[in-house]
Amino acid sequence: MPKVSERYIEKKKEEIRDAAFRVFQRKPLYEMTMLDVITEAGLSRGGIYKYYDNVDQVIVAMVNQVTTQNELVQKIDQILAKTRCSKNAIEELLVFLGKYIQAHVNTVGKIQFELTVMVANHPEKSASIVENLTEQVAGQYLLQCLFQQILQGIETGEFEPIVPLEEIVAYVGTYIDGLLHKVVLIRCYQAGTGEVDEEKSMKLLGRTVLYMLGVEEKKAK
Amino acid sequence: MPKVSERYIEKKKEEIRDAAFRVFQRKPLYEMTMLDVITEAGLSRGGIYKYYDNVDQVIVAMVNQVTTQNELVQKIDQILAKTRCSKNAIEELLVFLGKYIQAHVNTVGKIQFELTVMVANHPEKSASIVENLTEQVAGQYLLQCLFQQILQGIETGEFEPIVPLEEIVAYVGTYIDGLLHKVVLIRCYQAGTGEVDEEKSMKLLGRTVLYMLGVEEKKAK
Amino acid sequence: MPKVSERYIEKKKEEIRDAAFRVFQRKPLYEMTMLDVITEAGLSRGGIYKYYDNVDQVIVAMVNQVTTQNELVQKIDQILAKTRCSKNAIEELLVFLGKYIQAHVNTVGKIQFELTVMVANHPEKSASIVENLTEQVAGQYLLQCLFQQILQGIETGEFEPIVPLEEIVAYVGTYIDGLLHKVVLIRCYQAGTGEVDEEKSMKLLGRTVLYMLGVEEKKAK
Amino acid sequence: MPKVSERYIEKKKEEIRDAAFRVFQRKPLYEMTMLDVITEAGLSRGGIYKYYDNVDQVIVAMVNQVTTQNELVQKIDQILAKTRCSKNAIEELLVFLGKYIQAHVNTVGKIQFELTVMVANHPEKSASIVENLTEQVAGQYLLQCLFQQILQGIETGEFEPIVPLEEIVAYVGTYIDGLLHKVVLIRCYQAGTGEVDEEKSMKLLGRTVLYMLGVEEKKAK
DNA sequence: TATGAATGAGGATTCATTCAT
DNA sequence: AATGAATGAATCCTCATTCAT
Repeated sequence: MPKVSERYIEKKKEEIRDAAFRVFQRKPLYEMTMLDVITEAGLSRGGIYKYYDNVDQVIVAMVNQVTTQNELVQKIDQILAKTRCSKNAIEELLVFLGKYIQAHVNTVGKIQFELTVMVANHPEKSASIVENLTEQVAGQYLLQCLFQQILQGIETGEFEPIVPLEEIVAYVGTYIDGLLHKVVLIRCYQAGTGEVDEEKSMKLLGRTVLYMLGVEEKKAK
Repeated sequence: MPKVSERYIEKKKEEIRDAAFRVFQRKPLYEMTMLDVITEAGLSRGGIYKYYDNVDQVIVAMVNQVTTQNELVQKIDQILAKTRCSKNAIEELLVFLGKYIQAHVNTVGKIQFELTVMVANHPEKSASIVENLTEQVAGQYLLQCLFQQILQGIETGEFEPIVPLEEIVAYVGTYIDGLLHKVVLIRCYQAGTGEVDEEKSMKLLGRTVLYMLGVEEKKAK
Repeated sequence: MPKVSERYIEKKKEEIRDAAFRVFQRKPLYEMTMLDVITEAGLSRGGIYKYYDNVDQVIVAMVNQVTTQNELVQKIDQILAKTRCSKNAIEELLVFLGKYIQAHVNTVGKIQFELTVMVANHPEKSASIVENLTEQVAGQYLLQCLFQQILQGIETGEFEPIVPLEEIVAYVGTYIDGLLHKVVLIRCYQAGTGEVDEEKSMKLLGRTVLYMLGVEEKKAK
Repeated sequence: MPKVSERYIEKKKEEIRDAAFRVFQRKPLYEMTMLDVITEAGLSRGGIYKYYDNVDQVIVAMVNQVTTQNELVQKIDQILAKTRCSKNAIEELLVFLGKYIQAHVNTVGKIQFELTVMVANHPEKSASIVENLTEQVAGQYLLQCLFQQILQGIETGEFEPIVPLEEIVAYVGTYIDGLLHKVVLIRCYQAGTGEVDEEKSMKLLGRTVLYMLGVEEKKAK
C-alpha cells in the first residue's frame, strides 16, 4: 500500500480521540483501557498502535482536544477590551470564569479533576501530559490578566490594597480551584453536598477581592 | 493455630492496614490491589481474606486508621472553649485548620484527595466507604462550628453581615477545599505551581470572612 | 483431655452426617465441599478431620444414614406375608414400590440419582461407597422377591410365562429405574416434562408383567 | 495474525470441541474446567476466550457436535417410509432405538446421562444449554412418531387399546429412559449389575406395547 | 497498512488441609 | 480434643501487546 497522506493519519487520530472521549464520559480516566478505546472506535486490536503507543498517549490527545476547543484566551481579551476601569475588569473576568466553569464542567472540568490525580500519581507521565495542557495555561492566563488589572488599578490609584498582591492572586487561584472541585463533584458525579451557583459564587469572590484591594463598597447589600 | 485473642486479630488487621498504607504511599488508591497488600504484608495469597473481603474494605480500614488518629473534634472544642468573642473564635478555628492541613497533608490530605475521585466514579462504593469516614464529618464539624459562631456573633451584635449567611459558609467551604487541593498537589506530589503557606492563607480567609460579616479592620496593614 | 467415649464420637459423626444432608438438600452432591459441611455443622475448620478424612467419607456416611432409615426389607416381608397368590403378591409388591418411591424421592431418590453419576465417574470411590449401599441391595431384594413369586407362580401353575424369566426381571428393573429417574427429575428438580403418577405407573407395569407371565386379564379396564 | 476465514474460526472451535470431548472422556462434565480444555487443546490461557466465553458454552458446543452427528430424524423417517402397518412400524421404531442406543452410548448416552444431573442442579443453566439439544428433541421425535402410529392404528382398526393412550406413551418413555440409564452404567462406567441386550430389551418392550394396544400375539414364544 | 489471533502476565478468590497452641 | 490461622494450589478471567499474513 502506498504512503498514506498526513491528513489521513491526522483524521484517524482524531477519531480515536473522540472515541476516547466517549469512553471517558462513562468511566474514570484511570480505568480507561486500550480495549475500551479500540471497541468504541471500532478499530482492530492492533490497529491503534499505529497511532498511539499506549493509553496514556490517547488520554493526552483527548485532553488536549477537549481543552483547546474553547478559545479562552480570545474571550478573555475581548472582555478586557470592553471594560473601562480595573474594578469593572476584575468583576467581569471573575463572572466570566464562573460562567465558563458552569458551561464546561462536563468536559474540561471533569478531565482536569481526574487528570490531577493521575498525573500526581504518575509524575513520569506529567512531562508528556502537562506540557500540552493549554487549558491549565489558560487558567493561569486569566490569573495573569487579573494580576495586570490589579497592578494597573494601583498605578491609577483605583486600588489601595490592604493585602500583598501575591497573596491576593494566590487567594483567587485557591478559591477558583475549590469552586471547580465543588462544581465537578456536584454536576458531574452527583456527589458532594448541597448546591452551587457558579456565578453568584464568583461575584462574591469579586467582592472580597475588591475589599482586599481597598475598594469601598457603595452600599451594603 | 488455635483460637486467638481478639487482640491478635485486631493486631493483624492493623498490620494489614499499615501495609496498605505503605502501598498507598507509592501508588494511587485506584491501583492498589489485594496482591499489593498481600505482598507488602508478607501474607500468603489466601490469607488476607480472613481479615478483609476485598480491597475496598482494606482501603476503608486504612482511611479510618489514618483519619481517626487525630482527634479533630476534641481539638476544635478545646479551641472554642478558650476563645472569648466570635471574631476571635473564627480566626482561631481557621488558623487551626491551616495548621492541621499542613501537618497532615501526607496522610489525611492525600487520602481525601484520591478518595474523592474513587467515590465520585463509583457511587456504588460510596455507601460502604463514605459511611466510615470520620474525618469527612470532622471537616464538616469545623464548618458547623464556624456557622454557630457566626450566628452567635450576629445575636450579640458583634457581626452585621453584608452577605447572606449560607453564602459565607459555602464560600469558606469552597476556599478550604481549594486550599487542601493545592497543598496536596504541592506537598504530596511536588506538582502544581508555586508555594503555599497554609497558615497565612487561612488568616487571609479569616479577614475576608470578617469583612463579609461586617467587621471593620482596626488598621490597614 | 481424657479419652472420650465411643458414643460421643458416634454422636459427633451423626451430627456431621445430618449437616451434610442439609447441605445436600440445597446443592448437588458433586459441589458439596468440606467447608459447606463444616459451616452447616458449626464445626471448626480442622475439627471435621477428626471424624472424616475427606468429603467423600462424609457423603458415604450421609448416604448410608438416609438409605438405612427405611426398613424396606421388613416392609416387603410384611406384604408377602399377607398375600395369598403370586399374582396378588406381584401386584402388591409393585404398588408398594410405587408408593415407596413417591414417599422417598427427596431423600433416597435424589441421592441415588446423583450418586450414580459420581460413582460412575470416580470408580475409585465406588468401593467405599457402593459396598455400603443397603438401599441398592433393598431394591434388588424386591426384585429377588418378585423373582421368587414368579417361580412360585410357575410351580403352582398360576403362571405360564410367554417370556424368559430373566428377561422379565430385567424388564421390571429397567422400568423401575426409568420411573425413579423420571420421578426425581420432576419432583426434586422441577425439571423433566409432564407429570407422573407413581402408583398408576406401577400398576400398569404390573399388568404388563402379568401379561408376560401368561395371565389373562379378566376384563379390559 | 490477520483476519482469518470463517472456516478457520469454525475449525478452531471444532478443535476446542474435540479437546473438550477428550476431556469429557476422562472426567465428569461437572468437573470439566476451562483449564482442562485449554491444556487439552494446547491453547494459551487467554486464548480460548476468543471462541467460548465460559465452560458451559464449550460443553454446549461439544454436546451439539456429538448429538447432531447422527441424523436421527432422517433415519426415523426412513424407517416409517418402509413400514406397511402400524404394528410393524412400532416394532421397527423400537428396535431401531435399541440399536441406536447401543451404538452411541459412549457419546450421546454418557453426555445425556451427566447433562441431566447438571441441568437438574442448575436450572439457571438450563436455558442456555437445553435450548440447543437437538438430540433431546430427537428422542421426543421418536415418541411422537410412536404416538402417531398408535393413533393411526386405532383409526384403521388395527389396535384396540386396553390402556389409555397417554399412559402407554408415558410407559414407553419411562422404559426407554430406564434402559438408557442401565446401558450407560454398564457400558460407559462398567458399573451397574448384570448385562444388557438393547435389542432384545426393546423387542420385549414392543411386545408389551402391542399387548396394551390389544394386539393378540400369533404364537407364544 | 490493517487485521485480529495468540500469548502470557496479572489479579481475585476459594478451599482442602496442616499444625501450633 | 478442639480450634482456627495460615498456606498454597487451582481456577477464572481480563488486557496490553506482538506479529504473521
